[in-house]
Amino acid sequence: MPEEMEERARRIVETAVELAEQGGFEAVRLRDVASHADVALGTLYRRFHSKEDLLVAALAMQTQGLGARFVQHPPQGATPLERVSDYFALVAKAMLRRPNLARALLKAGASGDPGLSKKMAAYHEHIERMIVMSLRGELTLADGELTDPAASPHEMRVAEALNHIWFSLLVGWASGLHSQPALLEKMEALAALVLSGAGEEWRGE
Amino acid sequence: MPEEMEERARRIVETAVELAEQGGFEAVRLRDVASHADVALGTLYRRFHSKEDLLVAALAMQTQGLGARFVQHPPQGATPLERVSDYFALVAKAMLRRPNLARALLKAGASGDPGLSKKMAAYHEHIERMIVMSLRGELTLADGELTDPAASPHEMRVAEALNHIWFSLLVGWASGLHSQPALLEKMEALAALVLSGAGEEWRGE
DNA sequence: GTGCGGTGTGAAACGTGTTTCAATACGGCT
DNA sequence: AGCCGTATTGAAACACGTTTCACACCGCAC
Repeated sequence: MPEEMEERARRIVETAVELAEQGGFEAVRLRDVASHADVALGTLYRRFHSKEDLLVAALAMQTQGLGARFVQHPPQGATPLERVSDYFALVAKAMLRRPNLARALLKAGASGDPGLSKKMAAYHEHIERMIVMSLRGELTLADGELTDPAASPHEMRVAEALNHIWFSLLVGWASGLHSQPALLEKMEALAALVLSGAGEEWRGE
Repeated sequence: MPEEMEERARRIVETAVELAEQGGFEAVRLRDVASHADVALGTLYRRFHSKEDLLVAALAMQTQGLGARFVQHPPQGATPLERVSDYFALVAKAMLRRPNLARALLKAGASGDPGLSKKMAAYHEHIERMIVMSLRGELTLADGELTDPAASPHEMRVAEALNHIWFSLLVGWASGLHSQPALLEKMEALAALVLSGAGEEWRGE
C-alpha cells in the first residue's frame, strides 16, 4: 500500500503549507504539522529529513501550481522584455497572495542545506524553463505539462542570469530589504539590462 | 566605559568566526561562543539579537577585511569584464580559504530575518561599491578607506545585477549546487552577458 | 498460521537557540 | 564615601528541531 504512504506525505506537506501561510517559517512547528496531519512525529521524519526538507517539498508543490497557472495564462507582450516582465509579475502576484508562505519557502530554499541541492536544482530548472518560454513567447508542452524547451546555450545563459537576479531580489524582499513594488521595478530594470545585451535577435520579436 | 563593551563585542564576534571556520554554522553554539569569549550568555544576547545577528556582524567584519585586501590588490585587467572577473576571483579565493565560515555567514545573511535588513543593506552596498570601482578600474578612497564612488544610475544598475547574480550563485555554491570552479566560470559568463548589454561605453576601456 | 521486514505510533529524551531573573559589579555623580 | 543606573553574571527554564526506542500493525513468503 504505497497509496497510503503517498497520501500521508501529501497530507503532511499540505499541512505545512497551511501553517506557513498563517504564521511563516516559525509557525511550522513539526509537532503541530504531525498532529494536524494525523501522523506521528516519527512518520514525518521518515519522509522528510528536516524542516527545511519538508518546506522545500512544499516549494516543489507550489512551483508545480505556478507551472499550471503559467500554462493557462502565458505571459503576454510584444517583446521578450515585456513577456519576461509579465512572467515575474505573475509570480510576484502569486507570492503576494501568501507572503508568509513565500518567505518560509524561500528561507528553506536558501538555507544552504547540502541535502537539498538536488531538489533546489530541480526548482531552478523549472523556473528557468518558464523564463526561456517567456523569452520566446512560446510554450513547449507535452500532455499539457511544461517540458524541456531545449534552450540554446545563449537562451540558457540569459535565463540563468534572470533567475539568479530574481532569486536574490526575492531574498531581499523576504527580509524586508525592499517592498514588493520595488521588487518588480528593480526586476524589470535589471531584465532590461540583461536583455539589451543578449544580442540583436532579442530586441524585437 | 564603552571601551570595555566594545572590546567584549569584538571578542564575541571573533570567537564566532573561529568556531564557524572550524565547523560551520552549527558549530557556532552560543554557549560555547560565550564561554570562549569569557562572557555570560546574557551579555551575548544583549549585543546580538540572535545567532544570525551575530553572524551577520561577523559578515560585516569579514567584508571590511575584504575591502582592505581590495585596496591593496585592486582588480587588474584591460577591460571592465576582465577587472570584474578578477574581483570575483579575489572574493572566491578569500572565501575558499575558509569555506565553513563562508557558508555560515551566507546562511545567516540569507536567513531573511527582517531585523537584519539594515545590516544586509550595508553589506550589499559595500559589495556594489567594489564592483563599481572594478568596472571603472579606479578606486575612490578617503583616508585609505573605500568611499562612495557616486556611481551613475547606469553603473549602479550594472553593479546591482552583478551583485545579485553573485549572491545567488554563492547560495548555490553553499548548498553544493555547484563547485567553486563552476561558480567562477558561471559568474564570468554571466558578467560577460550583463556587460555586453551595458552599452558601448563599457566594451573597451 | 508463523515469521519477517517495513511502516506507523506514542512518548520520552537530548541539544541548542532564546528568555528570564535575582544577585552582583562597576563607573560616574554628588 | 555613598548612591544610582546600567552592564554583567550565573543559572534555571522554556521552546522546538531532532533522535531514539519499544511496541503494534500489516502484507507476504514459507
